[in-house]
Amino acid sequence: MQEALFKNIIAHAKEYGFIFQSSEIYDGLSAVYDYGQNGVELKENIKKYWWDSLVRLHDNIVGLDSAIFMHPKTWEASGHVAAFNDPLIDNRDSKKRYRADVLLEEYIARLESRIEKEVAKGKKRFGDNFDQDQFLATNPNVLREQAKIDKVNERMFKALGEDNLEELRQLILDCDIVCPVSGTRNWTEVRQFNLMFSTQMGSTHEGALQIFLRPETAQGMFVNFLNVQKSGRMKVPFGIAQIGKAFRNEIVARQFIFRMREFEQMEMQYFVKPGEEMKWYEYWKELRMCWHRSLGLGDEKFRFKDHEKLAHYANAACDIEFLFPFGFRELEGIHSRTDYDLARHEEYSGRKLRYFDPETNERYIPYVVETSIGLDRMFLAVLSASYTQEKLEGGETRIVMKFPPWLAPVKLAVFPLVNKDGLPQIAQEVLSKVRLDHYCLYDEKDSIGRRYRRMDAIGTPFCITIDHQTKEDQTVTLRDRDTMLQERVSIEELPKILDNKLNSKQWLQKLT
RNA sequence: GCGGAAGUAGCUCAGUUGGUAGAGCAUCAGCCUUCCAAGCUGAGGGUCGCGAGUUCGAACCUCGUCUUCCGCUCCA
Repeated sequence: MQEALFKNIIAHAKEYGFIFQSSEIYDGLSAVYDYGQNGVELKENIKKYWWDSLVRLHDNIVGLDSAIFMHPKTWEASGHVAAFNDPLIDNRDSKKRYRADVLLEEYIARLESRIEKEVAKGKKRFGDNFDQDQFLATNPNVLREQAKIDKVNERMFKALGEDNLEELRQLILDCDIVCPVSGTRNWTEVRQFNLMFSTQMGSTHEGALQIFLRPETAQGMFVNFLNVQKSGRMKVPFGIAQIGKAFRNEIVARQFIFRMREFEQMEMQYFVKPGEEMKWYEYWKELRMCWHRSLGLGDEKFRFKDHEKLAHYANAACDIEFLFPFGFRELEGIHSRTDYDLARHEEYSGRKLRYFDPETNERYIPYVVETSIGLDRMFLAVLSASYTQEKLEGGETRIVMKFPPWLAPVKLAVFPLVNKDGLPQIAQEVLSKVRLDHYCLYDEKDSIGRRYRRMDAIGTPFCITIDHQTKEDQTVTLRDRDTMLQERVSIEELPKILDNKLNSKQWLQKLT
């Protein structure tokens, strides 16, 4: 039932120019999608609504557009290089993930501690006559453990050197290593995770520098923290907002545009005084939820979910989840990132990233509260919540995209009722009065009913029809997408009426 | 990554034991039309996902590959 609905939404998105698969004529590229003529408008409108709600409504939040390419050290400082270039193994029962080499090293450490115990026993037994070297070389228990250690070390370094992941797994099995959490040996394959895309900068092969496509936009804001703070005379607390592409080489990327390899993030990093981060964390949790609910997609479709295990950089974190056709999934994350990122960048760059607080005369590394939303996921949320199949009197089905008016790709369509009697000319005149304020379409092809349905399918909130009465009293009909009802309005008043109906101001003002 | 299913026109699909592709809708042109899709006439559009093999001959059989969907897995 839900799957069928999701399939319909995907088909509709393609048929009406919202989403196309990338490089479709070459059979497509897995988990990469393009936004079509209506998709790009919707996406831009979502961006604008987000941007306005943060940058325009807050004196202390400013924008940024940092480059996708960043100095490779950025990703060492952020922890991405370390986290994503290791051989990892999962325990199927506890769902915990470990570095394969760390599991083996811990095993070796346990063997070494056994030897130490033997040595302690020996000391106790022989007292002053104890010869440690002699003991280590002759005690059968010690020799047995030492042989194991040497064997494991040898195999491990050989396997790591050759990138032999199967051998690493076999070694873990041979050593009878169990998961510290579940206590079982139910291990997956060992896999080399390399979630960052890389390329070379510099045209000659020898001098080329390996650089990464950013896996998140956040680091661009952290490394520019002082630039923005000083040039903008910002005082803590303040925020930096950014919209931009990020790239992750996901092992499995599926569910349409929910998880893509190239995706767009809308992130805001809020720099606060240490100790005040929980207050701001709660503040942003609430405000971001208000933003989502202001779209009118249905309050029950949004919920909070606290993170059970926190990432290395966070001291509090939660998600705002949305009820997609395939269930509740993460849409936005709100994280209290402490001073982890700025402190690490201080360490790796050797530059001070401190804020001088003029009120207390203190110099400190601010704490960061982050709001991070997947733009493509937001798009999918809006798309799937707006997709409506309506049964009309007479048994027909109408497919309507009930977008919030200010997000709709096309705001207004202008039709002459019939394609004669000078009506098309009047329609063009009306169109010219409003087309610079709103994205409008003109259509004179086919019956008026069919034209209305075409607009329903792409979610156009309003349609204006010029009929014979227009010639007499300068009025047109304004047809509402959701109710299908019409009212007669004068051409003169049209711009004002449309502005009221289509503007997001009234919604944004509630978000202060 | 593993298992299952699918891929023929823009969309939904048909295609008889292998004999060089069809329908409806959509699109375009023209006609007709006083407000909630499918009136009339005509036109365009497909090397049947891609590649190889078997065959006199492949949309159909075999293998490979790509993509999508479903389940498991994964998602710092």
